[in-house]
Amino acid sequence: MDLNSTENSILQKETWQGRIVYNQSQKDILQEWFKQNPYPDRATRKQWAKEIGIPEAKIQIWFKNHRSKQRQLEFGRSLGKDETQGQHHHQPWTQEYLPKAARQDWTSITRSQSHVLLQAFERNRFLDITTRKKLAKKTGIQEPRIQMWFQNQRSLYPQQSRNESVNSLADGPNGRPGLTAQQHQINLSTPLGRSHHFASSILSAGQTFLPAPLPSYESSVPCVSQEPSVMMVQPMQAMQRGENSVSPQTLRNHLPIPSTSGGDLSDTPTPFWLPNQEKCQNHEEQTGTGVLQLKGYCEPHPEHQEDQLQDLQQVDIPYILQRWDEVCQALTAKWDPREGTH
DNA sequence: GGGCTAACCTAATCAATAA
DNA sequence: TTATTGATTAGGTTAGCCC
Repeated sequence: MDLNSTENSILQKETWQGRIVYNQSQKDILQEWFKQNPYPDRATRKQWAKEIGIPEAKIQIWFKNHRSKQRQLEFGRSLGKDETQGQHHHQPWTQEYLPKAARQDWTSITRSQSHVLLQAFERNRFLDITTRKKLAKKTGIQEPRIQMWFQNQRSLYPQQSRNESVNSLADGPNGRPGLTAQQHQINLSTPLGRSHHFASSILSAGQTFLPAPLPSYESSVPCVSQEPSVMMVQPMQAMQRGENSVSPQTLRNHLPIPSTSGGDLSDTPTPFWLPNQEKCQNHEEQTGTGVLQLKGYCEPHPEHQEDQLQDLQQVDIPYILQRWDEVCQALTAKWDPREGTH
């Protein structure tokens, strides 16, 4: 475990969801089911969830915990047995990964959903229950999937060295750090777990990033802001604040653009998120939700600060993305790849 | 206070999908 | 074919509930 126990303790307090106490009949049923099949597939879990009124994800957790418990019991029993037999009692609870059919349906997270999640992740690598619920509602993704996404993201981007900030791209001059991708790469001092492909796959030779400011508490996206529960700073993040480095996932938000060799985009209203070409072409994505009027979207103004502190619930990311598409198209139309200028 | 256990974490890995 | 990323697991920890 990466965190020391104190940090972890505080962390879990902040992310702890209210504990459910299952009643005896529910426990009895679960135990009975466990006897029949300690590794229920998704369809089975779903069906059982319906039958006893416990969310499928909770059933999954219960089974996981119960397998652990059974292993411990078996281990205790095996220790108590005659050791001269020299046989290790095989755990009936171990299983290789589930076959394809048993796995959860593949959840395709769209670009706009991913953006919402990434924003939340940039602010806080650990979900509290309130934020999780809000994100679920906002994105239409189930809570357990969101939790999974955050777990995978943390795994994908292991905690930067404790001197590094997850939210630091906007820390540069004028909130626009000028590091190139190569410089970013050098700054990535922590071995990248799942992201070991990152540097070679994302960066291609001869390309230079033109980083755009990311959403942060201070800048860029007036309406995308932080609600109090999300503002809670995790211990690790508190340590990280104020450092000038960049997280890998931050880089994911940036489009590699051929170097403009002196071309200055500084007077262009730089978007908070540079989409790729596909994004520019794909306008229909995820616009099913009602559109929110973005008051003062381009005009940060004192009297709008209240609006700027709207919580995630009220932010219409698809709308923002749609607006961005327009900006992107305009930029694309103006940009001449041969000259690298507008 | 201690045991039990739901809920959370990381790490390793598999597998679906996109490029 | 390879890279990316969502899903599942084990192993471990934390903290709420109950006796």
